[in-house]
Amino acid sequence: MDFRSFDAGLLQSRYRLTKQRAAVLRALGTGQHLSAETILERVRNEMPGVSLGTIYRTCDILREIGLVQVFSFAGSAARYEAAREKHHHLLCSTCRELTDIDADGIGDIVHAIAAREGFSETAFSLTITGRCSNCARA
Amino acid sequence: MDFRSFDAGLLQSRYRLTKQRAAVLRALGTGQHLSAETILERVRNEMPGVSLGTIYRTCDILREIGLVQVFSFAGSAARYEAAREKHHHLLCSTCRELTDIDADGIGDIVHAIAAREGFSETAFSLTITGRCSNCARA
DNA sequence: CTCTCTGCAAAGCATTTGCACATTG
DNA sequence: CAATGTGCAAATGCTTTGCAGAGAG
Repeated sequence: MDFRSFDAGLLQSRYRLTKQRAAVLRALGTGQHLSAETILERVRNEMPGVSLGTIYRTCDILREIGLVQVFSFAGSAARYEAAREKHHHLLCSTCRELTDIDADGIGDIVHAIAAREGFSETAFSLTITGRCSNCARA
Repeated sequence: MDFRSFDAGLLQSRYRLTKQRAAVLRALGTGQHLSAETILERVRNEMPGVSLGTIYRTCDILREIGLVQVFSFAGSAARYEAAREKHHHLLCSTCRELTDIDADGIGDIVHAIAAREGFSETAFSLTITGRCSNCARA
């Protein structure tokens, strides 16, 4: 994870680079699919007293800037992660487990689509829905 | 939209095909990106007295069976739509507008990935995040 | 007839927000 | 120092759930 580019992203934006925001960025480097609560725990390890509201506010800013991707599922807490190029999922509709996968080869197609639509792409994500091998067995 | 296959999907499952569920299926044929509230309105046009709880319960069943796809965004209501093969989005990180796009050509890659992972695929969706032409201009 | 579904209304929780104070650039 | 960001706690609103009666198969 390249934190300098993270910080740079914030600095280039209209937002300030505060201690709390830097800590959130660092926390996002420690795992994937993190809930706001989990991020809070990790941030508080190095900076007690940070509030959950700040985590949400920061994550939303990072999402807006394009540094973070958010995955929301009705009825459960949203998951945040640092935007990575290869970032795709299998989602089991039975047990709701989320598994990371590689999806090399679609990048070119995606860039072409974005260009065609006049859309300034910062990331893309592919989600394949169905039943995982475990649930299919049942 | 093929309602017979919708109904058949329910009948094949362990769930009963009730008036309310059929009405939800029909409502889902009338538009895209529908919130639970919108589905409720449309269902009530033909069947007053249906409750919002039933809409949620039904949509979750349909999601589990694979007839419906759900798009959730933190802080706002989930959007439901009938599962279609071509069902992909541009998501603007500034104004949060969701635009449908075609993404022909990734289907084969997706099938190959699912097969490789032993995953029983029912649908897939591609979301490209960035800034729409409107927001990029600002 | 039995098991499942529905409406209602209340509960649960993730997320947002207002405000006074602290911090950044 | 002027503008933004933060902590706290309360408010918001989407979604879920318990229950008693209704309906499907």
